[in-house]
Amino acid sequence: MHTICQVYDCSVDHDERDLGELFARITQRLIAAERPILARHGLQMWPYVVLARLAQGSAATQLELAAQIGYDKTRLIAILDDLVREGLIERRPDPADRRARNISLTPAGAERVVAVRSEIRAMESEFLSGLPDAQRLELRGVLAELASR
Amino acid sequence: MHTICQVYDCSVDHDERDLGELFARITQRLIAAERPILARHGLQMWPYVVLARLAQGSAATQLELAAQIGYDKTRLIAILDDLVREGLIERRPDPADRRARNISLTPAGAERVVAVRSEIRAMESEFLSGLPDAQRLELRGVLAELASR
DNA sequence: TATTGTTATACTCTATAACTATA
DNA sequence: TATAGTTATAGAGTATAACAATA
Repeated sequence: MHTICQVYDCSVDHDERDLGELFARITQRLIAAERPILARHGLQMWPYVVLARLAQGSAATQLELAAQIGYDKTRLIAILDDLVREGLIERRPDPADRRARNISLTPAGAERVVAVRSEIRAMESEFLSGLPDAQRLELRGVLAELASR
Repeated sequence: MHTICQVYDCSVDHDERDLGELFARITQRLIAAERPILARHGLQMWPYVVLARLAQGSAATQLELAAQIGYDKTRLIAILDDLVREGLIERRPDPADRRARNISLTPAGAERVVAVRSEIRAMESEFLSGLPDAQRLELRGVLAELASR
């Protein structure tokens, strides 16, 4: 059995794992940890993403909402249908443009987000428990920077 | 238009984005950046993950390899078939257990990994270009910690 | 003519079960 | 009886194109 560096000259550190691999693995772990929390509140991942996004402010149109959360506009429709049926969001025709529909949280939807978020925050705190406080704060900053560009 | 914190008491900072969302977005961006690099070398994501893993040492069995990269053993088969056909890996019956097969990189496979990796490292360096060196190194450490637990 | 929301359809990815050959 | 590898199949998830209403 040979590692690649026993066979080839390794001027670059090939053993180091790809950044993408590290991020993918952590993402996978976080999603796995969120799933049971969401399930307890009767939500799946994408419906929650929609609610969480709307909690930052209503969406002018469905197209805009789809772009904001990085999801396909055609698949979004069924998710919005469900959320309307459960009374968590409202879908109203835009008075200015009758093709478009304004999406917003209902009070029940806002309550749901608050409840879920506080549990997710607790999970995240546990997730980062190995890191000292200063490093956690710095990590948040770095992540926000890398995610926004 | 109301944000959730204008309507409800916000003892927790609800505007802060979920850790999962941040990691997911960054992962998405990194994968998007890797895809054209892999394509230039005639590879897709999972075949590359297989090669990259094998570069750290041959796999005793296909089952073990599947577990290491977090992929389904039945879907792995077609990927290994392709990689064998392209001469990038070898699949030999284990002399000790004739049910099992040992998977290892060929010299051509090892070369491919080295070539792809150096381009991925360059992309990553560009990706992190906003961060000072000390913070980059710290980030690597934190990510390795969070990914391994 | 272009755009929003919608539906239908085809395609890919994923999960499960079952089969073979060995142990 | 259990395990490694394989195959087949059913289901979920995803992408694409086309349509009605409105701009």
